[in-house]
Amino acid sequence: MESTITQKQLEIQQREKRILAVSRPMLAEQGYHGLNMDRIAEKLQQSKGTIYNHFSCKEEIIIALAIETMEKRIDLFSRAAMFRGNSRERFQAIGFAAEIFVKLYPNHFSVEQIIRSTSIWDKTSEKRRSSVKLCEHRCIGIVVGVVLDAISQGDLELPKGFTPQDLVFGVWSHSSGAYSIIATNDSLEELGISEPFSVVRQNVNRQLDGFGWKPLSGDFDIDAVIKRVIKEVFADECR
Amino acid sequence: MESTITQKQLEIQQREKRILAVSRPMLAEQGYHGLNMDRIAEKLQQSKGTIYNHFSCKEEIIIALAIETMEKRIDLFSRAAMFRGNSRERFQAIGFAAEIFVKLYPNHFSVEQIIRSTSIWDKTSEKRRSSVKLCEHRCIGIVVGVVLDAISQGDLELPKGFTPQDLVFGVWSHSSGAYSIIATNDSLEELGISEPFSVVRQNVNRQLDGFGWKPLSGDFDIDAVIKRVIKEVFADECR
DNA sequence: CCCGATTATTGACGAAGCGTCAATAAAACA
DNA sequence: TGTTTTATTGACGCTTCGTCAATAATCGGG
Repeated sequence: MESTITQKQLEIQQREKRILAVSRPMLAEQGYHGLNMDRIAEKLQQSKGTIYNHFSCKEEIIIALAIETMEKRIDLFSRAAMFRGNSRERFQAIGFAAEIFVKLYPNHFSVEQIIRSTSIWDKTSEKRRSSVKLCEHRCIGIVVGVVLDAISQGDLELPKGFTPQDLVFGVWSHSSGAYSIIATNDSLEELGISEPFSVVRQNVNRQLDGFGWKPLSGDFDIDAVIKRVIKEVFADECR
Repeated sequence: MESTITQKQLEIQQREKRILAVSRPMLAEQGYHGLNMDRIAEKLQQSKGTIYNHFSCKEEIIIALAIETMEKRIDLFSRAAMFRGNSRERFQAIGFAAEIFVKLYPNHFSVEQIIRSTSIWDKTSEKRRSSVKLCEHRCIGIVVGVVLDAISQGDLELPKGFTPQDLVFGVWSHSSGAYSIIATNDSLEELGISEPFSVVRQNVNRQLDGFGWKPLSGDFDIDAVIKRVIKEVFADECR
């Protein structure tokens, strides 16, 4: 009986995952108000009280969903950062990891927008809030690592007073802004953006070009690098 | 009696503004849940029903608040676009207008995040939704105009297949992403970002440099341009 | 294997807040 | 001044969150 975890404890652990599994599409399809505690309980054939044993409020479920995907992102990013190539190619790999992430979890950015709203954020637990921060820090840290490598390898020289963190903040806000818009804005076509992912990729690359991060995007075959990244790092994720 | 508008109609018009004026700080300080229809009615010494005569639901108030500030942004942007200087300087002026906008309405981006959430957006009226779109289109249109001027004046040449809209999408998502993070993320310091506005400015400039938009940011005195912009365009807004 | 102690589950209930609407008051008009 | 139209009111219904006392299941020691 004692494999360090009892039958009951296992059941409880699995239920936590089931709660999130049921909640995710509910939130994705119907938004904040569509995520309904009674309906979650009903779908799981458990009472509402039991759900509240796992999550002290609805907002805790939402932030837990965000944390799940942010952890997945750390995995994608760290694998990408290990891509064998020059610093700029490794950055490219991370950019591609971000694209995969968006395609795997198309509404992560909507979810993050929800939890970051004042009255929602305030209802979440300190514990999960710091989880979110930690995930973010680690993910940004991976990118900063590549930038630092670029500098030490002589591929990149930053302006005086401008830190690697500042650069990463730039690309981070750029891409998260773009993906948020893609996720929440239904009239991109009208704005004249037909291939948003390609546009983001090109814009970010130009941003790095602007800092003189070698090799510049005109000097290497980006598509070829992406093909290699797919084959060597994300074979599983790309069919 | 007939000055095309009766006393009563005037009173009703003014009340609409008062509703928004009371709601804005409520939403800013206490978020979505803190915006309370009963409390709005109480503060205005009117019944709830009267409030509902103006706005059919809470979400309509929120989107109306967003529209108010988006209209202000159009004003700031269009004035900036008229700045006398080369294309790159005019873009700089718009960037500075964006900074002023953020400082005037520090939580506009939080508000926009709220209205763009599925279950909130769905409750707003078609009328106001298209107002939002129109404001966005016009604002982006102003920036596109400057990019087009840059091209026709020979300051900028875009890569094949890359449109002015694509470039503007890049800087737009970049800056809105950054300002959203600034508005909702309390741990920027921890991430190593001490001067977020300056960092955004530099990152966006490098992005433009990446496209070869002349003059490059190293080849002209940005601070001097900003000083001129303050004096010639935004004297009122900057004290 | 049994029985008290601990832990988990339940669902009826209270509270909060949104939005409605029939009744009432005010304004417009003739 | 009387009639019609328009505006205001606030009690009420409804939904949904989150609680908690009662009940059931599990655990652990003898």
